[in-house]
Order: sequence, then structure tokens, then C-alpha cells
Amino acid sequence: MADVAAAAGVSAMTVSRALRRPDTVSEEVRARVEEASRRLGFVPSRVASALASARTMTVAVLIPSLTNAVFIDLLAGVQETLSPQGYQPLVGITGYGPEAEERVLRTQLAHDPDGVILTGLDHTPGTWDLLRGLTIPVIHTMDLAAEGEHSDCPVQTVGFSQYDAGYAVGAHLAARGRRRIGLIAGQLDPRTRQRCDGWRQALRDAGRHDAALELMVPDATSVALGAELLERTLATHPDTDALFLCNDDLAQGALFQCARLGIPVPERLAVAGFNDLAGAAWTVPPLTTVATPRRAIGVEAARLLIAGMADRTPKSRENPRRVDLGFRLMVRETT
Amino acid sequence: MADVAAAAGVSAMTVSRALRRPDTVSEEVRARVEEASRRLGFVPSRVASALASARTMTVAVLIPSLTNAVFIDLLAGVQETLSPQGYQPLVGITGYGPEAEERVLRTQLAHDPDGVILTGLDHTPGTWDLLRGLTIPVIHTMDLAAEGEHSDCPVQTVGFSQYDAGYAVGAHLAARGRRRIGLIAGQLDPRTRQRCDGWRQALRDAGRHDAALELMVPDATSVALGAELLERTLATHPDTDALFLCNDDLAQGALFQCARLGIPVPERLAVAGFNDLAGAAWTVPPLTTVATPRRAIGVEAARLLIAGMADRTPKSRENPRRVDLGFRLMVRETT
DNA sequence: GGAGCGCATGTTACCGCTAACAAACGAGGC
DNA sequence: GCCTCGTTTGTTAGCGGTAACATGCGCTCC
Repeated sequence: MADVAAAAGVSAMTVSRALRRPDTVSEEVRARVEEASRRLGFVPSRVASALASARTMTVAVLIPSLTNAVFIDLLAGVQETLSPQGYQPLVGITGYGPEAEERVLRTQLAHDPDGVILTGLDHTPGTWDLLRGLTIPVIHTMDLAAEGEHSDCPVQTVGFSQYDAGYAVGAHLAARGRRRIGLIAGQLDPRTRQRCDGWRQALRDAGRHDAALELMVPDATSVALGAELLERTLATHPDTDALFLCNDDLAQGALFQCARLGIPVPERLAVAGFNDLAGAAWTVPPLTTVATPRRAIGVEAARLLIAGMADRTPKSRENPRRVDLGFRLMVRETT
Repeated sequence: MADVAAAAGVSAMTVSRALRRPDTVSEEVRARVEEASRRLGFVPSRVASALASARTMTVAVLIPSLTNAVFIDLLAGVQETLSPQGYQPLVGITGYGPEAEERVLRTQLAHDPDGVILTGLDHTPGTWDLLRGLTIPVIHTMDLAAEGEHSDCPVQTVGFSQYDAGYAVGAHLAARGRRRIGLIAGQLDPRTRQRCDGWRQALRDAGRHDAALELMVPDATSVALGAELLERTLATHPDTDALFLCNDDLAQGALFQCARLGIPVPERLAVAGFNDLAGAAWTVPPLTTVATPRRAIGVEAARLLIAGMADRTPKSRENPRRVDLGFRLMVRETT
């Protein structure tokens, strides 16, 4: 920067100003600095800038996994919103564990991010302590804080009601006249559990809940797992006439297995998935599922964060916001 | 750090040493510093550390897209290898464009990463200039530099031969006795083109190439696109008896569409995909495809990079390395 | 015609840590 | 008993920018 300053015949401070806020220097100086800067191939060091200005222009983004398309879409939304504003996402993978999350968060915080985006609300007490102590904005995604909850520590959430979405599926299957409605779930994170809770309540409200038809396993969801669990369900409860699979990859696996076993869908078995992942509209038959606004959640979380990072007065942290982006039941042909 | 130093009764420098290289201080001092550090909740600022030591402990990772599972797997491999070593990946999305790549690389370089991982070898002259000027290690992935190529600028590549993989599929379809073998490709990046080139050569070697059976479109691949392009192919060339789809999502879409149209696979039409994405083994019938070592490429690239970053003498950049991790033709039932 | 003001630029003092060198100290060798 | 050497700790001087304040200058205004 000193070299550029010398070449342009100004002070280093003026170079810094000319490049960051061109409107604060005279047109003539701006041009000279830009020319010198380009000619010398000057790239300002963000590290030094960060140290001097106490802004790193980075945002910590913690997601459970890279292999689940849901969080990739979330990340894509965050990334495409932050990037144009000059923010660099620092991706951290928590592996669905609150303890790992705390560990990852600690290492991310050492990088002094200007904001934090977390997945879910299921954090360790240590994580909550950390968050309480932060002076940077924090957004929780994919879930909504219950009204009044976390009153000791105002939180900003962007997501949708997993419970309501699960309820909607249960109610839909019941409304289709199904009597023996089963559940298949993997990857039992808090959000999956809430979906299951909603589904269960819907069936209870319809008077058709049978706990024996619930099959919940901790394994990561996959097409293979869906196929396997479908077989297991039909082996133990051959009279099952409808199934809610808590993620579309499970549902796709189940559909494949039905095709293989010659089970007509939806005539003999109705199938509903969750998330409306890529391809769900193209399965045979097209899959009924719940479209979730994952990318939009990422975009909105990033927007809120940018707003919070812009005004450095932490007043915005006072008013907890709760952005409900909803969900849509996509009724297709498997039900 | 000054506070910790005071609390432990030592100098700041000793605190720094005690925390970074515990073996260089006495046992007693180490314990006192650790205790004080913990008690005060001290978290060293990586920004300041980076500025003083000229190591940011970050690695720029540029991939074309977040919505293509291939690059997510690559990223996952990189991430899981870098993280335990204390490196933080900085993810940049290039959108498959060399110009965008150059732009993203420039902004990433402002963060002073200690290493760079790129996708492919298709860079702008400006990018090559940038890379030549760097004193940090750079790895190119998903492709292999031809022997002797880029002799002006030694490159390290980790990948497999896209050409050979395409050739293997073409040869396989020909060996199955198919006569009218078509091609469907989307997302025409250089790697896709190489696969197509290999496939084409295989068919020529078998005396069965017909350019009219090639359908190449620039759109991003998807299940929907596969279904659509299958129909288009059959409409114009109903005698097609085998198809290579350059990515598994296309192939899955084609399989779905075949099921819908009542076209028996593989009896009337053989189908081969590429990448062995999740679920390929579970389609109906299970999909013949090429398993590509995406995660392994990420792991190996990160390993090489770590080695290069460890010895700060840039001698390792002199010897271009070329790590071929191969591919596997997964013959299943669609062929 | 001089006070007062606004704008453009310069000066100073850090941001929080670490490389490099200096100093202090005890142990071993002759 | 003195010198050399290795080990541990301290001192100094930045790393490359930017916040905050200071300065200089041309104008307007009464």
C-alpha cells in the first residue's frame, strides 16, 4: 500500500480511502490511486484490514452435514446472498452433534466472524453461554423458536414449523381414507422428531394412530435405507396401507422397492416423502411430499445477518425475530 | 493475551509459546498459563496471529457449483482432511465459468490462504498468471494434466481420466452388442466433453459411431432434463438401442421416463450413467454407471496440500505430481 | 476582509499477535 | 573455578492496514 501511495503521490491513508470508499476522495486522486493500484497489482490484505478495523467480513455457517441435500441448499442460499456483499462464509460441519457443534463454533469464533448462522435450536448449555457472550448477530435456521421460549436469551430464527409440516402429511394420509398409516424415519435429529410428533398428533386426531407402525432408526437417511425399511415394515405389518417417510431419499428407496416387489402405489400402499428433493416430481409415480423453503431460509438468514452486521449497535439483537417461511404439501400421485 | 500473561506471571510471548508449542516451555509455566488462559476464557485471535506469522490457516477451495453432488463429495473429502489439521476451507463457487473462477480466486486470494484447491484445468490466462505468481501450493482436481502439458508452469493434479472413463462406457455398450448407441449430455464443462470424446472414440473403434445420435445441451443436468432428453432422442431416433447419459441424474430421469413409456430396460434400451451417485444401485433396474473417486480426490488433494504447506520452501512446487485415482465401471442391470 | 465552515488529505497510534534476537541461568567440561 | 553451551524466558519491532483526530485550503457570508 505504501508503494501504491508513493506511485500515486498520496499518503497510504488516502489509498485506503480511495479503494474502500471512492466517494470520500477527489475524482482526480481516485483515478491516480486506481491506476497505480492496478499497475502494481496491489491486493489489499484482508487480514490486516480485519485486524485494524475489527471486521473480518466472514460469517460462520454451521450445518450438520455436507451429504444431506437439505443443508447444501441452505448453504447455497446463504452463499449466494453473502458473496455479493463481500462476505466470505466459513463453513463448519457439526455431524448432527450438539457437542461437536460447540467445538466447531469455538474454533470458528477464533476467526472472529462478523456473524453466525446455526442450524436448529438444539445447542449445548456451553454453546448458549458462548452465544450470549457474543456481540455479533446470530441467526438460527430450519426451525422456529416457540413464542416465549429462550426469553432469557432473545434468538432470531428463520425456518418453518417442522411439527405443522408433519401434521399436514398425517392429516393428508388420513383424509385419503387410509387406515393403517405407518412412519419410517432415519437420522433422528430434533427436526425429524418434530415432524414425527406432528404426524403422530394428526393420526391421533383422526383416531388412527398405531405406535406399532412407527419405525424409527438413527442411521443417516438414504435410498438404500428406504428400500430396506420398507421391506421390514411390510414384513412385520403387511396390512400397512400408507407410509410417511421423513425424507425424500427414504421415500424414493421405498418406491423403488415397491416396484421391485410388485406392490402397486398408491393403490395398495400410499407413500409420502419430505423435502421435495430433486427428482421427487419425476419418480414413478410422482412422489407426494412436502416442499420446504431451504434455499429461501438461507437467503433470508443471510439478509437478516447482513442487516444486523451493518448497524454495529447491537440493538437489533434485542428484538427476537421469528421468520416463518412456511412449507407446501405437494400432492402428487403416490397418495 | 496480556491479561493471561499477567495472571500467569509471565510475558505475553511466553503465553503465545505455551499455547502453540507446549514443548518449548517448562512444564510448570505451561500449567500456569493453561490455567490462567482457561480461567479468563482466552481465545487467541487468529486474525492477529495470521498477520504476525503470515499463515492464515485457511485454504481456498473453488468448485463450480454447490448443487452438483459431485463437487459436494469433493468438498466433503477436502473438509474432513483439512479440519483436523486446523485448516479452515474457504469455499468459492465459480458457476462453471473460467472468468467467474478468476474473479472468485482474486477475492479469495485477498484472504491470504495458505493453499489453493481448484476444479479442473480450464482456467483463463489471467488465472494462470495469478497462479504462477503465487508462493503457496496449488492443486488442480477432478482431471489429470496430460504428460508434458503446462510445462511452463508445473501443476499438481489429482483426479482420473475422464476420457478413459467415457471410453470404457462406450466400449461396454458396444461389447453388449448394441448397434445404435446414443449419447445425452448436459452441463457441457470440459470434463463432460472429455467423457463424450472418450465415448465417441470407443464407438469409432467399434465401427458404430453415429453423430446423429449425440444430443448435447448446455443446461445443468437434472432428473427432469434426463426424462425430457430421453423422449426427444426416442422421438427423432426411435431405433436407438443404448444410451450413455453423462451424469447419473440424467440417467435416473431417463429410467423413470422409460418406465412411464413402457420401454423395457435393458431389453429394448440399454442405459448407462456416470458418477455412481447415491441411489444408482437402487433404481429399477439398478443402473450401470461409472463410480468416480470424488471424495478420495478431495482427501488426496488436501493431503498433498498439507504436505506442501508444511515445508515452506516452495521446492515441492517444482515437481509436478499427477495422482490418478482411477474409476470403476459398475456393470449393473440397465445394460 | 476576516471569521467560520466543509471538504480533502495527512499524521499518529494502534489492532493482537509472533519472528528474531537478547538475556538470564544452570549444568557440564577442563 | 571459570568458560562454554543449551535451555528457558524476555524484549523489541514489526505484520499491513484503519480509526480518530489534525491540518490545510478554498469558499461563503456579513
